[in-house]
Amino acid sequence: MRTAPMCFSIFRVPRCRIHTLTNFWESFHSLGRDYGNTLQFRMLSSKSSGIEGGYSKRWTRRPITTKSEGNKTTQSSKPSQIYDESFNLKISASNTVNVNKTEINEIQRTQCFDIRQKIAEDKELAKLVTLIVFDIETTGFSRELERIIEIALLDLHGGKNSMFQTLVNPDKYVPNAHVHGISTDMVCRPDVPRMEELIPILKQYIKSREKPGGFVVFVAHNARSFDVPFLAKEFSRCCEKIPPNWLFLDTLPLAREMVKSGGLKLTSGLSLQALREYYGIPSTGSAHRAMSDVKLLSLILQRLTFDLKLPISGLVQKTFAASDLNTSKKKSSS
DNA sequence: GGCCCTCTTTAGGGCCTT
Repeated sequence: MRTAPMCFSIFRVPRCRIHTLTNFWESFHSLGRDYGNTLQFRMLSSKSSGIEGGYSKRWTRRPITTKSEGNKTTQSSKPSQIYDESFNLKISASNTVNVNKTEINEIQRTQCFDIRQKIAEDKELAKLVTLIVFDIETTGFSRELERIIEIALLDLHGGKNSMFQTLVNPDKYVPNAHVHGISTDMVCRPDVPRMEELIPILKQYIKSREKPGGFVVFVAHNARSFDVPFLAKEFSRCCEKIPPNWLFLDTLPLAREMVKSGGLKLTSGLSLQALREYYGIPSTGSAHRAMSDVKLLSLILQRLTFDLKLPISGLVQKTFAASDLNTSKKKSSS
């Protein structure tokens, strides 16, 4: 009998210990100095007594009561509430009715820009950042024609439930199983959630990892050109919006920056695997499976940020919002 | 598709993502 391939489980999260974000970031970078050829990812996904927190005041992760069992999904809160509450938006109902979609995108874009500006001016705000490395597997490269079939996330603060991964039912044939090993039979099943079922769960999971009033930085390799537009397209198909307190960081430009500064001498390109080989990170798990790539990118991120001497505030300065992509698309097509 | 580089910008090729 085959078991359901859905891998995530979300339970009540215990009160977190108090650590400063500085401590977290120093610990994060110390891995880059110390790990050598040994994977020490366990420290990143440590128990609640490990690397955790980064907040100036005591807080408690909000419990998640959402459960997903096969194709049965229940939620403890309305998805429509998540959008506004996550960013403490104070836009009245009448305002949202009166502005058109372009104006809403502009408001979101401006707010994200303001966040990055404010962090540049006030480093204390960097303590409100939740860093999450993520990766998606898809049925192909075209976000118009293809679908997401796997999502994996890792909250770098660690603690319980710091990992989230699930297969996604694309409702279509998977032509590239030879790439990631995910076949049509594995995902086109009634017990594998579709995106429309998964998005509210995903939002709630992210909300449980946020600091109160804070924001989330999602990190992926080639995020600007692939992962984020793909994710945004899936949200759009489901008539969902990416919360405005979600920012995105692409590690590909960071690698280019390292090459440009002479700190990275790569002859085999800037792919995830090329960076893995350069940094001497052992190959573990299946390449092109979402969580394996997430764990690998976590290690590469710590090396890149350490080598570039990037504090979190500097990292946030390099982020972009999903609405930024819409803006650039308009510009290029006009 | 977006970004970067160059034998460039009035362009095109290559890389990166699955």
